[in-house]
Amino acid sequence: MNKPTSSADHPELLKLENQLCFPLYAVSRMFTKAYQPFLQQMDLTYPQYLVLLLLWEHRELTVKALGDKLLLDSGTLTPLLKRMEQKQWVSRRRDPRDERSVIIGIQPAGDALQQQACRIPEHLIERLQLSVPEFEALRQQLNTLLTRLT
Amino acid sequence: MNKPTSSADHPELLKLENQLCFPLYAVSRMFTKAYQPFLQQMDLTYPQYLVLLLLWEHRELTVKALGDKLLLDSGTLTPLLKRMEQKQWVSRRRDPRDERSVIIGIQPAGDALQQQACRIPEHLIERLQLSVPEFEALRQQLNTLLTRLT
DNA sequence: GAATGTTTAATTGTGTGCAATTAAAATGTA
DNA sequence: TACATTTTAATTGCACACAATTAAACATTC
Repeated sequence: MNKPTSSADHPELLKLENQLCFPLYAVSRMFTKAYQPFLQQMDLTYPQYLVLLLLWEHRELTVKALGDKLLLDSGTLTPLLKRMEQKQWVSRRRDPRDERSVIIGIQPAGDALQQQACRIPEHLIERLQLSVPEFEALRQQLNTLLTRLT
Repeated sequence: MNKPTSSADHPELLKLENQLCFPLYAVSRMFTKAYQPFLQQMDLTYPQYLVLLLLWEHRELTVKALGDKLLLDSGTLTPLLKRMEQKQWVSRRRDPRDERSVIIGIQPAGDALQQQACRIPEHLIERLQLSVPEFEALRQQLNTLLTRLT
């Protein structure tokens, strides 16, 4: 009974091609790569871009709020935000009303990046060749999964 | 004309919630986290699990072939495979017919992990609460995107 | 068959991700 | 007020990812 598993009795479920996890993992990374040429021009990384998307909209957010929205913890965000602070894109300061919290604010140099960034989504949509209904359907399915997984 | 962008003229396309990239990025990471409790029991990481999925099926693959299938380069794979070699899950040797290539082979200890791993997909499918048609539709859409992005 | 170009891994350096721990601040409770 | 609990960031350590470079082996061309 210790005979090694042959391809004959290899469960179909364990084949890479039948998994949902792999295309998800791979598409996510390829997506990030598709952003690269645009982000590189702005000296931005992909997660840093996500932080800016939130700060362009909300102007100020605590590290906790950023983490809740991006599903990232301080172990990831703290060093990332320190790098963004060094480049003068964001400010970091303690909340005087709750010294535990650190408030991240958008800075002028960070705001300036929006002019270039606003072109990115159209480039990506073109690259993906997805119709609007396809795009919406996929987005909703992923958001449903996200809800179930969090 | 240097007035900072207000939320009023903030393009809808630049909101995190309207992006496809973010749910993809987040779901992918949450998926990996959902595998964690099972993989942890086997002392496996998620990309190592993907390597094993391929080796259980193909028994031997070059680093190049693994990289082609997983869309990962040697900068990621070489150290990962060295760690797997240390744990006796895989073997690494040069191809005598082409000394540039390194052949990765599954070892008995790596094969043994399949007994536990074969339970993982069912656990995950249950966790996702996806019907078979939903599962298939999503998988196909992601594979289509993967093709367009590579 | 030497020169040139291509392919393949390995290496280096930077930036995430994330589990686990630490420490400070705030909150709840006796 | 004292004490325990909870919340929030920061820190530490490890494992990816990936761009860029290096070096060896192979292939091509003349």
